[in-house]
This record gives sequence, C-alpha cells and structure tokens, in this order.
Amino acid sequence: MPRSERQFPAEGPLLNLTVQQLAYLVAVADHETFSEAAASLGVTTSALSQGLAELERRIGLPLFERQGRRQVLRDEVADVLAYAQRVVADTRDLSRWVALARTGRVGRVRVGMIDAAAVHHLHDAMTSFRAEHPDVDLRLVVAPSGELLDQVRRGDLDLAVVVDPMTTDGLDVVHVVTEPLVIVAPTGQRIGASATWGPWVLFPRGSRTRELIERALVARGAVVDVVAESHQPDVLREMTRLGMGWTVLPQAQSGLTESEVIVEAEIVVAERRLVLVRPTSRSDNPAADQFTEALLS
Amino acid sequence: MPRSERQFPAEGPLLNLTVQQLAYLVAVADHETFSEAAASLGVTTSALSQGLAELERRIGLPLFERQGRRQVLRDEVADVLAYAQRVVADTRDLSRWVALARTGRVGRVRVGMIDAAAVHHLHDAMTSFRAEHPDVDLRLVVAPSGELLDQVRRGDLDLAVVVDPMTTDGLDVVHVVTEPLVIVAPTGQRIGASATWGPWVLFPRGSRTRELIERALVARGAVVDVVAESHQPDVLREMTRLGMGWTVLPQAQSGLTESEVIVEAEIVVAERRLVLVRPTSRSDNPAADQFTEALLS
DNA sequence: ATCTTCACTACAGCAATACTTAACAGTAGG
DNA sequence: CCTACTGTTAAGTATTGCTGTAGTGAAGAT
Repeated sequence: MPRSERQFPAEGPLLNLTVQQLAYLVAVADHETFSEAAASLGVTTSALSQGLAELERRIGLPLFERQGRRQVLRDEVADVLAYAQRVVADTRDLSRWVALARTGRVGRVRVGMIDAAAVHHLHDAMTSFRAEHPDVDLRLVVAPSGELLDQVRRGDLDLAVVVDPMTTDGLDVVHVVTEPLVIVAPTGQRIGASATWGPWVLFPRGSRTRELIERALVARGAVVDVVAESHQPDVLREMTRLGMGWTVLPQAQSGLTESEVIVEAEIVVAERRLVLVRPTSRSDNPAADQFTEALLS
Repeated sequence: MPRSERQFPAEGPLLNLTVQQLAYLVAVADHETFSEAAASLGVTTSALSQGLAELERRIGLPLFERQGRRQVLRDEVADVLAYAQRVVADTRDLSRWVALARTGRVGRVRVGMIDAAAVHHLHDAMTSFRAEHPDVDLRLVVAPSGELLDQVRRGDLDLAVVVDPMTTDGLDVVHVVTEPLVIVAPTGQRIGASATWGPWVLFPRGSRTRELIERALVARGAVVDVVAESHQPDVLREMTRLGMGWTVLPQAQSGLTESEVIVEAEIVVAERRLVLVRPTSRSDNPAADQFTEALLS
C-alpha cells in the first residue's frame, strides 16, 4: 500500500509518536507560551511549533486553540496531556536508570571464581564492591577453572577468576595474582630428596592446577603416584594429616603460615597465575567493568 | 553544538525514543523470533532489526544477546521492557480514545440555543443525541441570539441555534426551522384593524426578534408604542393576560394552540428563521459535527 | 561432510522527519 | 503609527526509518 494514501491512522494499530513530541506537549502545558516552553527544552520556537503541529496531525485532533496571540491547550484533550505526562515521566525514570546502568551502578554481574580467589585473594575486594555498588546484582559461582571458562565462553558468566588457561581464544585475560604452590608432607614426615616424595593426594585429573603440579613434580624428579583425588583443598590437607600421602596446595589453602613455609627448604614447587578472563567483545556490561576495576585496583 | 559530537545521551535530559521502537521491543518480547515479531507488526525483519539496533544505540545499553541463531532479550533489561510495555499499552489506550474522539463519540460540545429552540423545537433532538452519544460532554447555554453569536465568535461555543442574524462574517449558517410570530391581544380584546393595535409589551430593544417584530408591525401600519419589555415570553404572555398590552410571540411560546391561531385572521404578522451557526473553520470538532447532524436530521 | 534452512544483519536507495535560520504575520500596548 | 511580542511559514540540511537485496553464521538434513 502506498504510504501517502493513508492520511489518517484510523486503520492503524498504533499512533507513531515520539517521546520528544510528547515532551513538547508537556512543556507547553507547563509554560505560559510556546517560546518559554521551547527555551526550557533548548530548541527554537519554530521547532516546537512544527513538532506540535506534527503531533496534532498524527493524533488527528486539534490540541490547541488561539487565545489572542498565544496558543493554548484545549481542555478537551486533557486525556492526551495526561498520557503525555505519564510517558514523559516514565521516560525520565528510564533515562536515570540507564544513566546508572551505563556507569555500572546498577546492573547484574555474574562472576565465577575458583575457591582460592573467592575465599582468600579477592574476598575483601568483593565485599568492598558490594558496599560501594549496593544496587548491582552480584552473583558468584565458585567452581574449578575449566568449568568457569566454559561458562564464560557460553556467556553464562560475565567474567571469572581462574588459573591461567592455555587456550585463550575469544577471551581477554588479565593477571590478578600469582600464588605459590607448596608441598605438604604427611604429618611427621620431613621433606627430603624429591625421589622420596609421595605417594600423592592431589587435585583431580583434568584440573588445570593438577596439570601444573604434575609438571613441576616431574621436573624435579619426583614420582607422581596418586592415591586419592579431590577438588577440595581441605580434604587433601586432611588426608595428609591422616597420613594417606603427600599433597601440593596453594599456599593460602595449605593451612601453613608463611613462616612455617619459609623454614622448610624446597617446599615451594611451583606457582600458579590467577587471571581474570572476560569475553573479548565486552564493551557491553558496565557493571562488570566496574567489578573488574574493583578487583584489579 | 554540533549534534554529531554528542555520541551519548549522557548529558541529556531525555532519551528520544519512538513509540514504534518500543512497540518493536514489546513485540520481540512476545514472540519467539524477530521474524515472527516483525510479521506481527507488518514490517520486514530488516526494519525490525534496524529499529531495535537504533533503540539499543539510543539507550546505550545492550538489550539482546545471541543464543545460537536467535537473539534474545537480556534479563538485565527487564526494567526497559516493563517501561516499553507500559508506554505501548498507554499508547494503545490513547489510540482508542482518539478514534472515538475523531468520530465524535467522545468529546465536548458547547451548544448555545435561544429558549424556543432549546425548549420547543430541538428538545427531542437533544435528548436523543444524549442517548446515542452518552460519552459526549454536552453543555448547553440558553441566551438571546446576540449573546450566543458573540460567544460563538469568541470560541466559547462550538455552535448555536439563533435567530438568523444579519452579519454572518466568519460563521457558517444553516437553516433549522422557521417559526411564525403571532400577535397576542390582551384578554378579551379582538384583533381588528392594525391601527387599533397596541400598546405593546415586547422583547427588549436590541433583540433580533424585537427588530423583526417592529419592522413587521410598522409595515402593517401599526403604532409601536412599547410599555413593557422582557426577554421571557412567559412574562410577556402574562402581561397580556393582565391587560397591560399586546404582544407578539413565537407561536410555540404564545400559549395558543394551532387551532386557536388559525381561527383568527391576520394573527401571524411575521416569521423568524432559526439557524444553526458555527465558526467557519470548523473541521476540528467531530463531536460538534455529530451534534449538528443530529439536529438537522 | 556438505547442503539447506533459518534468523538475523549490512547496505543502498528513497521518502519522511526534525531540526536550523530567516522572513513573515497577527496582537497588544505604547 | 510603531514596537515588542506572539507563533507560523519557507527553505535548506541532516537524520531517520523503511524496503529490497544480499549477505553471514548457526542448526539441522541428507
């Protein structure tokens, strides 16, 4: 159908109005004259006049009547004005919300962290972020690095703090902290030559940290015979206490104070880099940007 | 300020959105895919896609995320969707209201009538209009023709039924009814030769009907000596009963039945044309159009 | 594995819109 | 009458919104 033929929206499902035009109407209702109203909106009187004429045309009803040299709203169209005021007010609210959302002060951040990061390294940063951004909906998933990376890639998470992965396709990676991995011998045993170490209770096969640990142990000439596995450092630590075997843990989760570690030679066998990963195309979540900034500062 | 520089509405008072774009958003929320939504609105997918992209750009926040080959609303922006739904719903209501207003089924009609029209000639037409257009706010002013004409010219009335005026500048005039003006003699007196008529109790000087009456009486050779005046036909009629003098009244207000009038020769001295007047520029009040139609049919 | 379908996007071209400035016109008050 | 103040109209320009066509990439079929 040629659009020029339908002079009236009578057929039509919906009036096509702009918020701008409605704002004009509201401004005119709030000010004595078109000129004042136009000034209050920062447009020329001409623009206002034309805009209102267009609004009138689209609605198909006369909205104004001349009174002397001014033009005033007819009171028949109080309903239209009420509508305009409602929409403009709603839009103002939306604008404010958007302004907040764009600066990351409201929004949602879905964060993944491995346990060490959540509990030890970034706990304080997270609590202070919560305090400073109370309106941000912060959701935390604690899981092993591999799972978290998958979720970031799938878009289920906005960002994650994980052990530095090998493949970083489609991800932005920023270093957060490097933590030492320390050997923990069963209760009562000394750490001697690497050939005497073991057997081991370690993180499960497939885990990134396990990989780092195995490589480090092999490099030092240790035999890596694994007799038990767990994702939970607590569990591994307890097994060493029970004498089941040796383990290697992030220092923060080893249950050893720094001084305890230092007195033992050779106890640090490796280190792991914790990194923050985000999808590369991430100009899209200001709240996540804010969170990232909070973590890195 | 060059408009191209302000990339973001951040500074900005108000987002400039169109109802159309919001309708797109709502449609997308209601349908599985963009294609369906576009079809439901009768536009191409391309238009919908571009429209939503534009909306996204103006809001400055990502609204969608890809899921496989579709694009779905992010749930972070539930607020935006709620806003859009509110505005679209309001606009739909407005559209309906406007449709009614344009066909004159809602609105306001300010009507002026001289007493004879309101009470005798058009009473039935008005009551049936009320019944058929219950949502039209009908306001009636009863006053002499001169006052009503002024009010129509000032725009205080949408239309009026008055005695056919001499000057009709800026007014549309349609004939409604012609009514005879009959002589009423004081009780007990016969209507003889015109020279014997009088003295008179008549409508006030300045009244249009008075003018018609005087002219007619003079034309018939009567002496027009006026001893009392009133705008109210009842009052004039009563004065004749009290013997104060003769009068001339619209037949309907004379208190005489048609048969009573007919038996007397010479009793009809003139007639007056009642007309409906409206401002010439009157494509602007559908309710008034409807009312006019009701009166004339 | 490739082919097809689906769901959306990019681009060109065109009409309509929304501004600007400048010139105009009607009214009120000296 | 002149002036100041309304709002409107005209002309020119940038922006917008649409259609149609031609992609692109993901899911599913053969």
